[in-house]
Amino acid sequence: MKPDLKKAYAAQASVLKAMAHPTRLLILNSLKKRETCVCELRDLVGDDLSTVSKHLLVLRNAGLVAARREGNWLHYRLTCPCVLDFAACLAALERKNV
Amino acid sequence: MKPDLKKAYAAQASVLKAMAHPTRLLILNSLKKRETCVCELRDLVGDDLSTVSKHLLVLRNAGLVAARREGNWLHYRLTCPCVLDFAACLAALERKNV
DNA sequence: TGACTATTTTGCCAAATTGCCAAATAGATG
DNA sequence: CATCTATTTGGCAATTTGGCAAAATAGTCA
Repeated sequence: MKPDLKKAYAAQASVLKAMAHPTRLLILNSLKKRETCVCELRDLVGDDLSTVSKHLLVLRNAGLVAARREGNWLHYRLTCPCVLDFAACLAALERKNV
Repeated sequence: MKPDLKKAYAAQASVLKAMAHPTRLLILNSLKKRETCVCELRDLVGDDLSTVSKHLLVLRNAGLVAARREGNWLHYRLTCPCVLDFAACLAALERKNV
């Protein structure tokens, strides 16, 4: 395999990997509607706050979300809402496999 | 979080997880062109044959590929080529983040 | 300054993933 | 049957991930 091709696939894989967690998908879909602060996401997710924060770090490192500070609150938002268009295809795939 | 919603995200996440590996993305993209036997994929990937086989198992379990036997050869093919349409969005995201 | 709130970081541990090698399996062919 | 080829499976070590709890940080407000 050509090294530049390998690098391209590795970059794509790292984004997919960041998305490949139920909690992070929930967060992404929630952010699709509107930007949200961490504590609100914790209520939605139900995990420990530090756990939610780690998931957000993963999403930030992948470039999928960004934060905006307003006083004590950090408001997270999707940077590229198109990543969720993929969900339709996945849902179709799942219906097919049932 | 509602349990049925949680289940839906878990299912989506498992498909994303199956895709979230450079070698498996390479395999998927290669299969987009035509169905291919395992030994040919090993030459493309460059890993041990057993490693390639395990990657194919992951893709099969996710319902992304299926195999057709012809003599000794197993020909793998994509079950849902649409999963790769997503690559365009990811590539756009990466250009944005450079 | 100190107290308070929102969030992140660190440490820890169990569980999952990855990739190689060796052994096992499935089908073809003599 | 034995043998050959294509592929899968099992076992193992190294690495990564996920989640909680405690400590640290960042900003607000009195």
